Amino acid sequence: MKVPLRVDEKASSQREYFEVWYDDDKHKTVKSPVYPYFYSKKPLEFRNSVRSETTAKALSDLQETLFYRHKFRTRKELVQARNDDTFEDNIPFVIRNRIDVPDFFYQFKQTELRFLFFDIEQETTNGIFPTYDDRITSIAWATNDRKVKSIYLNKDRLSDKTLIELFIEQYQKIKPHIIVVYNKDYDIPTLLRRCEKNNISTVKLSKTKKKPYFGGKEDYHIDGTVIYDVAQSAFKDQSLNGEVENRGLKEVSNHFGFKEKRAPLTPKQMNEYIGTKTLARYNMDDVRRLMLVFNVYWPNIEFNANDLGIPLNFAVEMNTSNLALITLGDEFKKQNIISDGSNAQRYPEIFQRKKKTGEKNYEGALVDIENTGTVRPCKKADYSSLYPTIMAEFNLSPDTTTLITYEKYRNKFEIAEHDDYFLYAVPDKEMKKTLIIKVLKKRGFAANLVKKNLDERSIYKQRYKKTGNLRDKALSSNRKVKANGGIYGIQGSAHHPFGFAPIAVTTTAIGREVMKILLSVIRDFYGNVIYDVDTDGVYFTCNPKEFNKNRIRTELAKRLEERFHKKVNLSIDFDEYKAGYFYKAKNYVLLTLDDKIIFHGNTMKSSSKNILSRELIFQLAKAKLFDKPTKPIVDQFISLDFPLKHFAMNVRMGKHLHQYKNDSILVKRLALIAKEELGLTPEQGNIYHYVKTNDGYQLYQLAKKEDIDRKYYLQQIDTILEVFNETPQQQSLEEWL
DNA sequence: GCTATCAGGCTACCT
DNA sequence: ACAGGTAGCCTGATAGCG
Repeated sequence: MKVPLRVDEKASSQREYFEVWYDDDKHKTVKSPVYPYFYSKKPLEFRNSVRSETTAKALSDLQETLFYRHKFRTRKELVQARNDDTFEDNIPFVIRNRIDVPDFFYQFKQTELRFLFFDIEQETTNGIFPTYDDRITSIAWATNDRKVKSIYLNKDRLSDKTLIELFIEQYQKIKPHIIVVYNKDYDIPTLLRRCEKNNISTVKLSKTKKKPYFGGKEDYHIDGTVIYDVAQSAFKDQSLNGEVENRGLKEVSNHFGFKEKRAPLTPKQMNEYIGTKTLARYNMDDVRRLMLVFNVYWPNIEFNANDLGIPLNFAVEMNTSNLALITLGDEFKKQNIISDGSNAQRYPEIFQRKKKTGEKNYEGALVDIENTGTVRPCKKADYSSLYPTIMAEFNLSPDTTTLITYEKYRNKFEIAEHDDYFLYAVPDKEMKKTLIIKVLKKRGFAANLVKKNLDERSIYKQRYKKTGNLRDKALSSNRKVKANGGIYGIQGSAHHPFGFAPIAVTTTAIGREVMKILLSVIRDFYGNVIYDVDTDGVYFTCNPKEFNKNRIRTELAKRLEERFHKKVNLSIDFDEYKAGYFYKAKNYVLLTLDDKIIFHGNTMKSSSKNILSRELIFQLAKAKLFDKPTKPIVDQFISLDFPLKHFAMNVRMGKHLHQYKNDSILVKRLALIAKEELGLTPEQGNIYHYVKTNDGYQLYQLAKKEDIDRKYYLQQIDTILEVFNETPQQQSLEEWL
């Protein structure tokens, strides 16, 4: 590595420091190269602050402007001082230092990286999912040599204390820099809480005297160690969309070619096999799967850390906002631009107007379903990197794009070309206005930056296809991420200092137009064959003999050029499926060429559904796609002859308890029952399993099979039958009952 | 007093 | 705190009906 393992912000009352972890477990506290600061246009006075003057272009109008720079001793003092007249006052301090002193973190190198890949298995005593009261039954791990080891609980041993102690002994020998897990929200807290329950000090896992702790911006902190959750990378990976049935370790590792020697265990088997080699082997296989998926994503993270000059812990936790601060921050510095307010402040007509509930700041993508039902074969055409490419191709950049005025809404995107600029009339149904946007022909810096990243990306992508070199793959992914989230992504953000709303509004509007053009080509070639349309892609069907990708591409390019008065470098890719079943917008099922069924949308795959519904959906979808009869399935399900577990639905507590607007919200009621009856503290992120009984809703743990509201569940089955266009059963059934 | 309908609040999902 | 767009479930208010 060219950068440190991790950097943590530390402050005294007098100034800011960084605790930097680098080389072999060395850590030292260094002064931050820059002090916390923000800007203002007015000559403000603050306590504990030093003021200086500088001229720069203001982001709002690109005019040379006098700015006052206010320097503080600590972040805390800055936070206390900032107000509506201050700018660039919410940039994370490590990122601020990285933008201002790009080489700073390169001074501290973590040359060696010791990894600990690990996975734990737990007993499940409530039949649903293990809790912190359940024993750990097996721990498997590996280090840099990738040899997998395990410790598992003896059959006749009731406590997991010795097991955990043995593992921690190994841990202390390994002294890992990076802990690699799949779902850190499970493995890390489970290990820590089981330590606590067994009176084992968790300090043993730390590189200092400080105990690992929960909370803060990275959820779980262990001093001197970086936790890398491979699942987070898998969830972010858009290239898995439509390729895997879910983002669990099994599916994802199989997708990347894990060679399965043993069938995975069911939760029931995991309980039955406690104290056997079978469970330990299963556990070890999961570590092998983990390492395989790790190999796919880790190179990108290491690459990004080195490329951006940020500590590894920041690269692991990187979000769109911070990435944009770095990529655009470097460019703003070159251009001598200072942000004089967030999008919300610079464009109050867009962000601060009175909005009804559900009304958005501006109009987004084109989404539609034109036909429903089973379709065979099924094709998809989609634009690659649609929004960033539009930004690059249409030269959308803060220094070229100006919102001239608002006009009355008319549902028509119009273009007028002038000598050195284009004028676009951009309709927006959320604002109920048409925005007149002027875009200079002189190349803009942000558009160029996107273009540079997209161009490089396609070179590396081609090269990777040819050579299979993983460095090319990492480079390709790095440039895509930079273009997508790092530059385009934040343009519509209300609070990001570098967002530029006219770019976002124009980009989505052009996106809708180019999508309409693609739809027109398909319709003109093949007729009324369009099913689902979403943002940059369209599902359709056509006679295999008439399907001609190049003909579509050629016609599309021609129509794009006519419409926009210039060559537009937007390209489309194609995907092919054996069949599809389309229900509503964003809700459909696909059958891949290798007979995998892929579910899309809330109706089809919501994790909150009960096993009963999920299983019925799966079987009906299978029957539809393989053209098999559905009657036997229906007959089986309407008996409702299933264990209680199959009726349990679940809901996640998305907010803190006090944030709920009224007491009748189901998840809040369940959380309070769980607190009262089971002593479970209501916490954001908790998942509650519940069933519908004749008296209302009840926690699964407290419900009995005979209390089940049969009518409710029969209705649930009917709803699913209607989704698949099957005749509802309930009426006849009720008569029969 | 019952049922149907709708808006509001929430979660989950898609691009 | 990257965004907007769609769908479904539940509750409570209200309208319509007998």
